[in-house]
Amino acid sequence: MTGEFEIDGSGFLPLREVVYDALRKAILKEKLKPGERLMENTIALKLGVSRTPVREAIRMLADEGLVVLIPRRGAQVAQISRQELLDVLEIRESLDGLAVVLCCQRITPEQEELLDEAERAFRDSIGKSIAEIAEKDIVFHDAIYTASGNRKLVQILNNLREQMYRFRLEYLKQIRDFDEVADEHGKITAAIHAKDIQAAVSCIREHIEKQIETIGRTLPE
Amino acid sequence: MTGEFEIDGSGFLPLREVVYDALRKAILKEKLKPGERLMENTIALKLGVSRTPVREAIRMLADEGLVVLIPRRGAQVAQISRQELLDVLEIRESLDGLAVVLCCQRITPEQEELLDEAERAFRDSIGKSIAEIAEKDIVFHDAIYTASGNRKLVQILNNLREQMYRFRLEYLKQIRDFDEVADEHGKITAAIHAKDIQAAVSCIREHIEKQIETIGRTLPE
DNA sequence: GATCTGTATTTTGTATACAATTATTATATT
DNA sequence: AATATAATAATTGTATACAAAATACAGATC
Repeated sequence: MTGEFEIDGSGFLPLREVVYDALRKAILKEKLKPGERLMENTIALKLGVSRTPVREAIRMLADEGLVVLIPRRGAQVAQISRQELLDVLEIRESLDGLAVVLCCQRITPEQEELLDEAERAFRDSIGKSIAEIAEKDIVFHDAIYTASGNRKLVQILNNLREQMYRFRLEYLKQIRDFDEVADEHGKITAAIHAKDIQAAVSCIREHIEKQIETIGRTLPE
Repeated sequence: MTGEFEIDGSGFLPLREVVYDALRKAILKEKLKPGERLMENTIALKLGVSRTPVREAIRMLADEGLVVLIPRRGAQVAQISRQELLDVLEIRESLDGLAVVLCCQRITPEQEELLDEAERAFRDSIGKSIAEIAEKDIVFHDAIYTASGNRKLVQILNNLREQMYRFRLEYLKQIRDFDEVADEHGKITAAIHAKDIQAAVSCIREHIEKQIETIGRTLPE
């Protein structure tokens, strides 16, 4: 092993990743609006790449649920309905429940520390930007997911979160009292430390149900 | 609207679908063994198509979890470990539970009939080929999933089933008494008809837990 | 005037060609 | 003989070209 220059490092992402990021951001920021068609050629020209990586990026987005593919007709930005969002939350309530159960049974001391850290970080983020609060919230929940010791579960829950992403900022803006959310996080954390499965499950379910309520108010069909 | 002839119907599948089916079957039948590399060129030549549809098919299989993608090094048949399988079953136990809860709350009379039909069909399949039993089992569980009224849930559960597919036949061969399985299906069905959520959930969880046990015995790490 | 049909255009599906990276082999050096 | 290095081959990533299908539009027919 000679010099090991990090030639690549942060630098060379595959083009498909670059295109993916660009499209994803555009969709999340609603620069590409739901229902809008994504034409390979147009996007390729706009980004200065060929159609191939664009195609692959679009398919990645389709897996994530951000775009829908119509055979022989291309792709368009997914029109996520209120119903779909509620469906996702219904599943999250169940799987977040599973996650805390497993978490109580399997969490390691190091993971308990990470969880505490994440909980504090969320509390500290209150008052800062919505984006920052959102990020810390993700970290907190991710700490629980990871501590469940079930990799597939982590993957599914992350995917479900991604599908809600577009509405997340909107949703967070609706929340009046973030301290209340932080308290919920605190209760969940405490229950996990105490290995109190019952308490942990009911706390997390309540946590999600509040989200369902808020969504219900925010997005009237 | 004139005649509505189903001209297409069975006919023209996109090549990527053809390749996908071919590879999928090969993996499930273990003609392509876990760990084996999938080289685009080789497959393309073998199937008489170009690399483009092969690439897309491989990526579809990656979504399904049947192959893993290694950047700049191609794909290989996924090596599903005992742990992964148990992880999947852990999630299924939770989500099948959610499915029957929702099913009790939302099932329509027509769906109740379909459920009964599926339950009978499974019972009738006992003694026939393992493949047939497997198929009827899928139909039964699918009837429950569909009746949950949560599309995303149906999609996730189908995906989880697909990930177990390779082990399914092996697993079914282990089962001594299919009548017992049929009885479990019967209890679940009855609980759903009675809208007895508690009974339905405990029946389905027990049903899955038996699978976990069997897998535990079948695949010793 | 409405509808059908044929043509032109756009767009996706597929094939192929080229570039960049990784794996392999052979050679040289110690 | 073992290791390092250089040359070569194999393989993925990307671009481009061509084919087939879908769409849009214009003109013809009733």
